[in-house]
Amino acid sequence: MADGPRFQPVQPVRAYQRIVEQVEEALVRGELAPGQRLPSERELVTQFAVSRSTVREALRVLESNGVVRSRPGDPNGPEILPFSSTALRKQMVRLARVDELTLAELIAFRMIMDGAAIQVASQLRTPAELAELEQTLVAMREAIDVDFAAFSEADLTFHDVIARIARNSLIQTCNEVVRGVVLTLISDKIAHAPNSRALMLESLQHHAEVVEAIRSGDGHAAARIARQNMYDYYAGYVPEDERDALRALTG
Amino acid sequence: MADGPRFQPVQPVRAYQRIVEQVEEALVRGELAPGQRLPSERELVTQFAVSRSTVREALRVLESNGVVRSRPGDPNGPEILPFSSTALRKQMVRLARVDELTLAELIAFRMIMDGAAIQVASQLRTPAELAELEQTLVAMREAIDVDFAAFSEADLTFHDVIARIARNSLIQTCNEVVRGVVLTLISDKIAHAPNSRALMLESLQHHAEVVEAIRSGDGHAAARIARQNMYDYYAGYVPEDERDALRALTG
DNA sequence: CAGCTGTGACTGGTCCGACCAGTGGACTAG
DNA sequence: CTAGTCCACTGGTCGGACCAGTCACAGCTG
Repeated sequence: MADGPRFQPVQPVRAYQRIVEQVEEALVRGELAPGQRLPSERELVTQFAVSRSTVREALRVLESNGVVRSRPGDPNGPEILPFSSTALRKQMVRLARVDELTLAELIAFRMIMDGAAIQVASQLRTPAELAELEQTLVAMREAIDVDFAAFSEADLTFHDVIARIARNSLIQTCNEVVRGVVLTLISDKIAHAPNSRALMLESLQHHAEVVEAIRSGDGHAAARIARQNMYDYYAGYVPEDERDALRALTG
Repeated sequence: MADGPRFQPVQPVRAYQRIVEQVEEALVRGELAPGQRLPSERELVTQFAVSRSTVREALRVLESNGVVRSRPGDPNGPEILPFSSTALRKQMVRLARVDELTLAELIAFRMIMDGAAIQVASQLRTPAELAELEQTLVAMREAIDVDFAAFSEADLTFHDVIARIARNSLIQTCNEVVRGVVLTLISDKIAHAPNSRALMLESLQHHAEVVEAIRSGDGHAAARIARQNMYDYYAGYVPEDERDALRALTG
């Protein structure tokens, strides 16, 4: 065979796919912003010069990806949604379900991200931000008397504040997603634990230690404490032979 | 108003949605496995007792989520796909683009993930894995003589091996995604740099130092070196006032 | 005048029937 | 036994139809 150009296999591009691409490109170019509306399906039919079936298939894909939302009867047409991590979380849950993602991996991820965020936060935090962080501790304490869901909510706020102080929304989103996945996997075990209240109190204590380390400005200590706490909190749910990777992070 | 049961707002469930749910549930229950085939669209029409449009909308959603793939003319019907991270990556890229992530955030993320992966890897690695890692260094060296794209490819392999040694595919996926985003932002600057070859050689040297630290089993040192190297490599592209968060990670 | 109401022009959700360009297996001719 | 043809069937796309719901607005009522 002669040495020729290396051809790429060509797969047919469906019409609905090109519609999806056009809408997503308009989004990244800023021509479409959340809150704005798409034309109605019948209007899109004329603009894209395809049938309504094709337009609808494109809209279903966009809807499944959390880009738009269609409501019957809405004269304004489909709505462009603000970014939400639900679609991302859905994919990650799927990844976890297929069991290519173990609980240990998820928790390792959280130990890494949260520890790093705390390390950065302890060096960048302003006095006002430190006060805000301490305020979230108060909220967590009060939530314990409500129920586990409220406590979980307050805990989420704590980690959000940490990520914001660390000036990194990527960490914030990733943590939120992974945290959600972990909770869907084991939240029932925690919520139904007979010592649920004790667990919450202990978790609160751990968070307080982290805040204390952040106040003193010792980033490494704060990160180490945070990782150790998370290990203590979750290790019981991880199979023994998968804990090595987690322990490698606590040192 | 009397105290009654707390009702939830009810949103209409579309027919195509219930089809998607049924297929996904069959997947998690193991009744459907990758490689198997779904009945043809017209057969699904009779099984679900809906129209073909509805079936097709469901298939488009499943296809967009990476669950199945339809090929025209295939008498076996849509194929159940093995899990792939492409759908996950798609969502993350969307996050990166829509949330206006700064280069500093992305690089911070890489410093964190890569450093942690290296730290774990240096404690879990087997001799065989260490040898494999050293082999990737050789591949990187050879790729320098080809072009930047080849070097970039070899570099990607290096970090993939690291993540695999760390027993964490989530880190692997995240790193791959973020790395891709970073490269789309500044790869042209690097590739067009007059000292492109010198940069690659320096990068290779840095990777060799990391491998040396992994060989000696000093996880903290390996992680610190890796983060410092990445900072040196990328800091020039980051605005001065955003480097604080990165420096907080090198300490 | 203000407020309610009924109407009608829309919306999206679903269904049906049709046509096309492909695919792949069976069947036939060599 | 092989090579070629053929055909049933696939998914992709189209156009039209009907339904239930929503919303804006005109018109009526007070």
